[in-house]
Amino acid sequence: MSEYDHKKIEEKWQKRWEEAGLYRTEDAVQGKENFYTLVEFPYPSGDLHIGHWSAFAVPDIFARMKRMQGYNMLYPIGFDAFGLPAENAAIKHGADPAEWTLKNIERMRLQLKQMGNMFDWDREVSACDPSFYRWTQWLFLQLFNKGLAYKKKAVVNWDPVDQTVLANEQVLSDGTAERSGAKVEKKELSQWFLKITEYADRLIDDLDGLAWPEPIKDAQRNWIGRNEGAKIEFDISSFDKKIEIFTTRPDTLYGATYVVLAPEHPLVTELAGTMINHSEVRQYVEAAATKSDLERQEHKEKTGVELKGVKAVNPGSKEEIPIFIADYVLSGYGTGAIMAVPAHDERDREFAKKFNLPVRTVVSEEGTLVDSGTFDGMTSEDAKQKITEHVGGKMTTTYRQRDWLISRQRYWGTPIPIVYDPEGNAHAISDEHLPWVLPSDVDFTPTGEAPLARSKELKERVEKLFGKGWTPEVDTFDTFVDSSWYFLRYLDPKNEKEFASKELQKAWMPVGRYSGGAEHTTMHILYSRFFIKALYDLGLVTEHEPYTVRMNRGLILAEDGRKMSKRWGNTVNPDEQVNNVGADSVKMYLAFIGPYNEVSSYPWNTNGLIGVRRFLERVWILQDHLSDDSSDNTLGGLVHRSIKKVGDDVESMKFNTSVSALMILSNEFQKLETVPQDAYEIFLKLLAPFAPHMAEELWERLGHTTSIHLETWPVYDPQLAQSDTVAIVLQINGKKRGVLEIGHDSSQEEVLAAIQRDQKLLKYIDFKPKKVVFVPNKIINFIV
RNA sequence: GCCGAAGUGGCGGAAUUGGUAGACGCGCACGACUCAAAAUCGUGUCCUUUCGGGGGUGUGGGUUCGAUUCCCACCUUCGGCACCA
Repeated sequence: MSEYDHKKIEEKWQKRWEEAGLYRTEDAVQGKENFYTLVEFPYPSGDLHIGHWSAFAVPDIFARMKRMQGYNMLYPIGFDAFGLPAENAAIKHGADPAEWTLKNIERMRLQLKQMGNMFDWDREVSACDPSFYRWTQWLFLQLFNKGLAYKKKAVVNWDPVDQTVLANEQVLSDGTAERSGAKVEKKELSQWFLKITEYADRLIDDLDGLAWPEPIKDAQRNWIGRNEGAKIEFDISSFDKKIEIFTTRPDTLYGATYVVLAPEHPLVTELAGTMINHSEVRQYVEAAATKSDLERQEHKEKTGVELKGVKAVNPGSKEEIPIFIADYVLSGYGTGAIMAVPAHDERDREFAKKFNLPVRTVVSEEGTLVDSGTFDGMTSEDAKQKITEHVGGKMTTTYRQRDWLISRQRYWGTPIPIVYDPEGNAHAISDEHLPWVLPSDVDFTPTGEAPLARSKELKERVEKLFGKGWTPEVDTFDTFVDSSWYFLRYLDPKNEKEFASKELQKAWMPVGRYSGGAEHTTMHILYSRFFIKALYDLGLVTEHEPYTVRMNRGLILAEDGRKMSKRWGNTVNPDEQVNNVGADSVKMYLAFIGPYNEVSSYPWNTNGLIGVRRFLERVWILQDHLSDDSSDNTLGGLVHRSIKKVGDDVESMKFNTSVSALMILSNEFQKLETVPQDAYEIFLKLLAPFAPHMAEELWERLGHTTSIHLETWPVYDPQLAQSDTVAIVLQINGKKRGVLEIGHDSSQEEVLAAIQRDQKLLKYIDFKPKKVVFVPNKIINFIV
């Protein structure tokens, strides 16, 4: 017997598999159903870290088992190669982003191959490759042509560290940037948006039909933030304009004792001539404009200014009420104006108190209306609709979510395929000019101004193609645009005529299982759902939802329980671990560390890794203790129970308990004098997805000449999976008193008879029970 | 404040159409092998005990013959949203 030399074995099989094209995936295989398992493609920002192993090596277990179960499995990989992390790293190392990225991809590809996953490398895609980004550009233009992409001047989030705008989704609730950690500022800029808000309802409603974990769906619902309410118009006395407000409580209309506009509300300027404290108002508006959202929230005291000399009319009570501007009302939500009901809204109450405004209670404690004209006595719920109708308002829905800001003032991204005529009108760049290539004659140091503006080549290219005075769009796409469709390119990576043929989309989509990081729930996952819906409406894709099942995985922490970080010096280097114990051990340990499909965090434990390595060594040694005898009785139904347990748990991605089941079976093998070869072969097949190299090596040593990964997954016999005997618990008043081994499905009489025969158990029932609770195969409980 | 998830040994975790709590692994202890150590193998390992038992799954109640599992209230931690009208 030789030693378990993981290096030799893993190198050998990775080479052989590649030569044999073992993991090349055909688009169709006779008699097999296609199944698409997806993992998020990585940023090529440097070395592989242990998180990559958890993200890619562990779901490979699922893909491999499904393959053995007879599915034609697609498990592809690529690189999310555009974007800030790569660019920032390149700048830090004084390198060109393109060179830097390509070098990293090369390095990471080698590291990824050491995992021994069943990736089909022929399908590798890279977002920074012109053959990929021409389709990112093309798809964007389809949206542009349908009016789903637009450029607009708006107050946007500005990241002063990364020197670019950010989407709302990329700003954390504490007002810092998700990536750089910088305090986000506000800036008014002209930017490109995608109309994700137009899809808000469908993005929420279609969640109901998805078999995803509920918490992920809830997070998306929260983010979109649908809110039912009413829009109601308030007249302005002696001015021919109305103030439209949004409220979720139209039933409290009679309690509205003032109106508040956001400082940015257009009426503020229009009313300038009418109000008498014009300069005071302007001062407030200007002050508000410089404040970030975070700063607005920081001061606890409400501030505001009354527009003196103008009044609004409450359409319910017809009373004249004052108009204020205050920064506690946000311009981007609802209509940017509210009716203030201090009696029934905490914020309004606070404001009213400070400005000494009247408080009028209009809903009694029982929930019926008071002091509300003809509506008195009506329930609050009924009144919502009735009052809205009465004053000519309309019931409406608003959303927290804003349109998706996709342009960035950075270099390393897909160029936005737009040019401007001399009048400044945006035009799509026609297909013949795609890919619209990223220029290379650019100093890409971030300055806040888009680096492409400095490209002479780009400027000349545009003038040459479109005429004098024409200018290029100089912003690039955020990398989330690339990742909104990358999974479609895997299906047809070499197609030069289409981003992915309909035929292949039909063959593979939707993705059957998508596993990734929880941080993408309200970013990538939401964006890509929108993208696919929009493309579906354009007739370009075959599905209106991209993922049948999405699962978020947990986080691997450092051994000290903190996040792994170079700063703490607590990182675990996967290369080192693979060198020490092998890829199979690292993969299997990460599978064993905890339930994969739960968003939790698991501290790395090198001793735990060694434990898994020990397990594999014991499996290795078993090869010298085989016998030709088949169906050894001592194993009973354990082999069949193991097939069931491992299969069920891998299916639901509970890899930790499936590893445990393999360990139990192997432990039983070890207790035997010799292990029956047929049982051992079944065990190797169960092990194959978890430790593909070792299982393959042992399989070959048994004399097989074809790959174990082409074997079919063992099928268990439900009869044999049951053990011959069951343990029945003997309870007195619900307290455990003993255990009785007895045949399957024994009747109560048989169990009682068995107790009579057992001296130890008999002593517990030397009385006449009031009642006997008998649950077949489980318990017998005597009530005294 | 709203929405959601979770609290189980020294540690990661297992067990839920209610039926032996702590599988599997780590750690620890003891033993075998060894001059010795490491490795390996074996045994033990929730607490407590007068060895009959008694207690125990965040806390307090409840339902039940029986609750980690179901119900009520509370505490703690984590995640999403948040001056969103």
